[in-house]
Amino acid sequence: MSGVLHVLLHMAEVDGPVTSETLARMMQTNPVVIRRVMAGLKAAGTVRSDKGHGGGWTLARDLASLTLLDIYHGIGSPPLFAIGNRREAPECAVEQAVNEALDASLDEAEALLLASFGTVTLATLSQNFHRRLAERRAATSSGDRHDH
Amino acid sequence: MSGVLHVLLHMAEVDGPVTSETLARMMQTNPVVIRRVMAGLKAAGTVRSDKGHGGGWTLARDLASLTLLDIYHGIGSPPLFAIGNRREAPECAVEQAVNEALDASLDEAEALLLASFGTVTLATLSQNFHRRLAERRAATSSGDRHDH
DNA sequence: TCTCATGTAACTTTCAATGTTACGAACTAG
DNA sequence: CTAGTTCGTAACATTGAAAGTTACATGAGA
Ligand code: FES
Ligand code: FES
Repeated sequence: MSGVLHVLLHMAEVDGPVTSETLARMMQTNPVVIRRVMAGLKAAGTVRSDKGHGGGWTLARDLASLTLLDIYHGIGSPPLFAIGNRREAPECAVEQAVNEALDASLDEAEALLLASFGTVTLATLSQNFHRRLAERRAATSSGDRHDH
Repeated sequence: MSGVLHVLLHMAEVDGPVTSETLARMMQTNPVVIRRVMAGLKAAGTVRSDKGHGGGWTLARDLASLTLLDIYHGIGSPPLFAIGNRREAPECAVEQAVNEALDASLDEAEALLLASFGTVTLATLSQNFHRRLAERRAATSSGDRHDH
């Protein structure tokens, strides 16, 4: 999640397509890992990929129309919580009671979290990024690009 | 978390102390694993342990006075979310913007979740367990003990 | 004193996430 | 058409954290 958002913000800073190779260097990882995680976003229509010369990854939608919730679903809606239930279909009454109680709390928290995700757009993230950049530039009076 | 609650409910069903060995068999795991996880609860005053003959683990507090929040803190307040931030102290402005946005949502959800945990007592869990047991007994008309 | 049980360190096993290699398919420049 | 580039994906390798295991010391009863 965190990594994907980072990648998307990078893509937003460049006008042309960006290759998996370039993105991988930025994220200090492997091009295949980039492709793997982008696959879901491509299927969701969030990004576009082109092969051959001048190819690479492009944002297919406007930053303002993309929420964290879109991204979360785009990467396959992975489990949100680290403390899940031990067994999926327990016959045991103890397990059932424990699961029922935990699920009640977890489901409530999950609903709030996803709703919260739905209110945050990538445009907001990008604005925050540029604000930080401006503040940093003002503070250090150095060049006009960030270091990496 | 789920496993610890299961253990505690088992202890609530027995009057005397229960050994790590017995609990481990119930949970299909190793006695040392039981002791490891109980260590925090003991330090928190939730359970008591006695060595030697007739020793083992005992609940030190009333079920009604124990909430899921107590248990959560007792086991060391582990990370709740599976989708955390990649780096703790990022110098990079992109990471900072991403972390800020995610943390805002996650902190909100975490607060709700912990508050929710605070409202659920182990007594409630135990009651739910016995209710399920009664329902099951009524449905099957079999003996008066659950199977495992 | 002998047995039982916890406390804990050290080691091993397991398993999922991540990283890597390899190669095929699609695309473009020339 | 050919060569170079890039994605798509399967297969394999590496890594790291969680769980399991072994071993032994400590404390408490019988
Ligand atoms: S396994 Fe513990 S009561 Fe069912
Ligand atoms: S590492 Fe991507 S902008 Fe800093």
